[in-house]
Amino acid sequence: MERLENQIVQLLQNKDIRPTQQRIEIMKYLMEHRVHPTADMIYTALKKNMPTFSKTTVYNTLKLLQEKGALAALATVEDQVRYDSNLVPHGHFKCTQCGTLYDLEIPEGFPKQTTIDGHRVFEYQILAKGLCRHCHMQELS
Amino acid sequence: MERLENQIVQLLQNKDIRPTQQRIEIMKYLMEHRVHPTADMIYTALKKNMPTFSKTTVYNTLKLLQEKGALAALATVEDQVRYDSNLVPHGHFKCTQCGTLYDLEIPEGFPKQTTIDGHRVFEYQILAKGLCRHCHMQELS
DNA sequence: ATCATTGCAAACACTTTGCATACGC
DNA sequence: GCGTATGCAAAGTGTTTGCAATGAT
Repeated sequence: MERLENQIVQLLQNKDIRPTQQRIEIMKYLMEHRVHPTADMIYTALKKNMPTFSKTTVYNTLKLLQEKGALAALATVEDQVRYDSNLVPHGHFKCTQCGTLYDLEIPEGFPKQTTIDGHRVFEYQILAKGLCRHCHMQELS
Repeated sequence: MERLENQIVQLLQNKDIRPTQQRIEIMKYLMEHRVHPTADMIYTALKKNMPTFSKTTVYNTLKLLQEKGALAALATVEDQVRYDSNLVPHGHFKCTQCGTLYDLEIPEGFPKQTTIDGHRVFEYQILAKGLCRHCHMQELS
């Protein structure tokens, strides 16, 4: 899609990021694969079509995109950092069985306050853990 | 405190964990240092009084204590896994400046529901990020 | 020509594994 | 005595760093 690539170029430029080929590809991958990939997933996928593509570039780029506010990094306990191009506030649900990381609506009634105990809060991350729909159904059968 | 050690022995036995010297010390350290230490912090601190104490034991023990439900592991993006002996549900606040990890009351109105989007939720982790009270005050002066 | 970006190789930091020794019931 | 726990050394992962080659303006 020409469309998406143009959007990405815009987005990067708006955030003062020079839109190089590699950066566009990484951003595009994240926007098209909303399963919160790890750096390694991105590398492995893109390497196929870009033979000289390097892991260093993935790490460099992810770091830059985070700093400039184009991406969010997600904390999960068990494994590596995961990345999310969806900047609309939302939570995550991690299935402890299959490892899938789902998006979650921010639960109704969640406070929007920006100060708690005197601390200034800029960002919330909500991580729920449990058994996902699919694994749960399998367990019953 | 004899008192605390006895409590720990009880706690471990209740969870089917053989209360060895090392396990008791690790648990004790976590209960007495509620700053969510990393495995390395625990190792470094306890090594002083236990010359043969090994990191492997720390990792083994933390893993066991988690599995048996005596400890919780916390996800934070920037650094290693941190551990918490406080099993009462609560959130955390991480200061992006000084790195301190504070406890947070679970905000009023946070949903207690155990099913979302068909997923069975067993556990919530809430991680707020921002500028803590102390760093904020420093910035003003 | 200059400065930023890329990518290889090597270093690093955290965690896990294999296995021999020591401990507890 | 037997099974578990411990601890050393080595291997494994994920990430970062140093630096030379390349690319863009």
